[in-house]
Amino acid sequence: MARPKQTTSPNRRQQILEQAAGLFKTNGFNATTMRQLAEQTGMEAASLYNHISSKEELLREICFSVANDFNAHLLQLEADDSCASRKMEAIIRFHIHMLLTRYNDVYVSNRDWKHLKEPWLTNFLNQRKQYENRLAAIIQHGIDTGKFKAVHPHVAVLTMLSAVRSIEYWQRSKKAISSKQIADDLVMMLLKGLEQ
Amino acid sequence: MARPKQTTSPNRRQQILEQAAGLFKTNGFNATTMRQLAEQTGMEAASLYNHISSKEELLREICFSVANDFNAHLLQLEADDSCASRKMEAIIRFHIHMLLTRYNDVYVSNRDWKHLKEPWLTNFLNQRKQYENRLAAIIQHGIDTGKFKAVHPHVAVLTMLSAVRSIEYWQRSKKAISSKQIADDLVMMLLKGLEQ
DNA sequence: CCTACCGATCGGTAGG
DNA sequence: CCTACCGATCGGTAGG
Repeated sequence: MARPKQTTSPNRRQQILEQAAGLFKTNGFNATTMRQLAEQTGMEAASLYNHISSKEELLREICFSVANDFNAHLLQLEADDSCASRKMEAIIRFHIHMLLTRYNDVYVSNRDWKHLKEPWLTNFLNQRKQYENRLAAIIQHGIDTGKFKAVHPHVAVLTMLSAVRSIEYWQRSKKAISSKQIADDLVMMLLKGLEQ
Repeated sequence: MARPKQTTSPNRRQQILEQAAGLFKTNGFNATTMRQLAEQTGMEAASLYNHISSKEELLREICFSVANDFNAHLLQLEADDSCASRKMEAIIRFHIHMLLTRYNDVYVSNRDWKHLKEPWLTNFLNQRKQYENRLAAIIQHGIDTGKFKAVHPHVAVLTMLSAVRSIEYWQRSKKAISSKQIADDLVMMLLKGLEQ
């Protein structure tokens, strides 16, 4: 009767986190139950609490892990001295890259952050607002240097961030379009427009 | 002791529907309880069932009401003989108009349709796919007539539909930007691109 | 990691 | 439209 180990393994915790992201993505945070998560990870619901302290903690780790990656990338890009156009392109491509490589996490972070508890909810929203402001600054710089049209920078930021999320809808339909072509089309549309 | 009427008033039903849309938008479908809805409409939870048959029915009416409006507009536009550019502009502007005039309904329909029950879930998804295909056909026509760049039409459709949803983020922050300028900026960015 | 269990809350019904 | 209530289910805990 070989019994599983009782030690709290970081591996096991990681597995739980990944399964949770998948369930949250498919069913939403509220509609996902700890019993579903337990079943997927092959243990009883009560046993999950040996690895985590609450359901919300799972959501929290997903959201802040994603936020950290975006912040780190932007910080690195800001140090760069390329022009506003190249910076915006790099940002668009990084968002697409994140969506493609960490689909569940990004999807959940985008939709379910509302269920974070305080003080994390406020912290998360502040980080997002900061991120948007820094993107707006890049666009403003592009306008000042004559690279971009004189649109309102915040409108441009939110349009880009929203447009990039269209990738979320591609992931599910496995059409025969390479992710590279999708990314190229997106960058072109956003920077050059749809019209010829 | 004047007692409220017991007749099932269509007005009362409409009020419930509107309050429900507001709660669904703010808290999400699952996180909204019938007791919250009852409190907002000034009655007991049990009394709501004199006007509606289930919580999901409320969601259903919201989602299909929005879908009907979009379908009706597209049908009307397809009969028009304007060029692909003008059609796409009209579609973008109509989406913005819907977001501005029926914010709660559109927001909920966009995010919570997953909680529809069968057979309505399948019906809703089929309608949406149809809608996207018809938009893609317009874009394909624009490409064929040399109006549009040779992007993949479905990529363009999903990009537009996503980009237009950025309005969702504007509604909440009452910045001093007129909705007309936001709409103009959005149309320009999507058709002409951000770059000068 | 499991068994046993709990308090809270949910959508909805019965009956008036 | 209300009072009273129910079966189901939830996140989480106690104790081993």
